[in-house]
Amino acid sequence: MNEATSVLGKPRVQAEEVQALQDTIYVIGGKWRLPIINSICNGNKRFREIERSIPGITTRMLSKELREMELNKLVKRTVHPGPPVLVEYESTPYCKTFGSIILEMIRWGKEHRDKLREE
Amino acid sequence: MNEATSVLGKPRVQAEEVQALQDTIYVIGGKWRLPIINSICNGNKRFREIERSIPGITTRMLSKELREMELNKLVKRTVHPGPPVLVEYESTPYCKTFGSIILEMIRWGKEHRDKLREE
DNA sequence: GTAACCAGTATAACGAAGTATACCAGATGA
DNA sequence: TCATCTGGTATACTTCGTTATACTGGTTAC
Repeated sequence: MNEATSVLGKPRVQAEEVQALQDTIYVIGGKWRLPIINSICNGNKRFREIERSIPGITTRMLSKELREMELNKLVKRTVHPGPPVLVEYESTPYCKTFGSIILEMIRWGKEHRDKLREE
Repeated sequence: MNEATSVLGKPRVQAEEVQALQDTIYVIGGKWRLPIINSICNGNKRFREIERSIPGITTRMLSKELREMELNKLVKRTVHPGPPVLVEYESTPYCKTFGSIILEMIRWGKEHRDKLREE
């Protein structure tokens, strides 16, 4: 990296962008965050419903992730006192900001699978 | 999930989409994959150059990831016999298919940072 | 009455991901 | 000559994400 490119601004932009990328990865990192967000944004509200909608997830992981996501205002948890007691999870506006990332990833995953089938 | 919704096709689509999402997460999962892809797609070619462009990464992790990514045809590694010996990493067309995901994530990270600054 | 659903918690353990630190041989520059 | 660059490897260690399994107390359906 020499002065010329630095003056042109590229390295600064590059540094900013890699930081933005790493921030995002930090927030949605892990195996389960995005599938959970996706599930809730798709209208799944109940614990077992969300659990069933995500192949491979365990009760423990879902519980742990939902707890963190509630703390971070990614989901809203409401208890409807019964009986029977019902618990509802809802997506917040903040949660919905991940929409386009999720859509891109779904798109990539589908195309990837299509290509594997072609071969 | 009852028969009515099943007939309407939603659950099948949902199942397909969550699978696509999980596939994608599997491929680009981890802390370093996307930053490395991004760096190489930005034109960084040399090992140390890539290393310096990604804050926090260690030599070991970069080495390990690049090795895997070469096996998976995500990058092309070329050795120019010297002296001095030079090694170049290049992005493959496959690697570039992650472009839109990365762009969305950079966009999200920037907006996120803007909002934090506002508060 | 017993089986299955709800919304989880408890405990233990595994293993991959990641970190820290040092080191290598060869080339380059002051 | 000594430091610094190159492209990594080696070793040891830690963390924590994830899995597995079991269990709870209350509710509803057959």
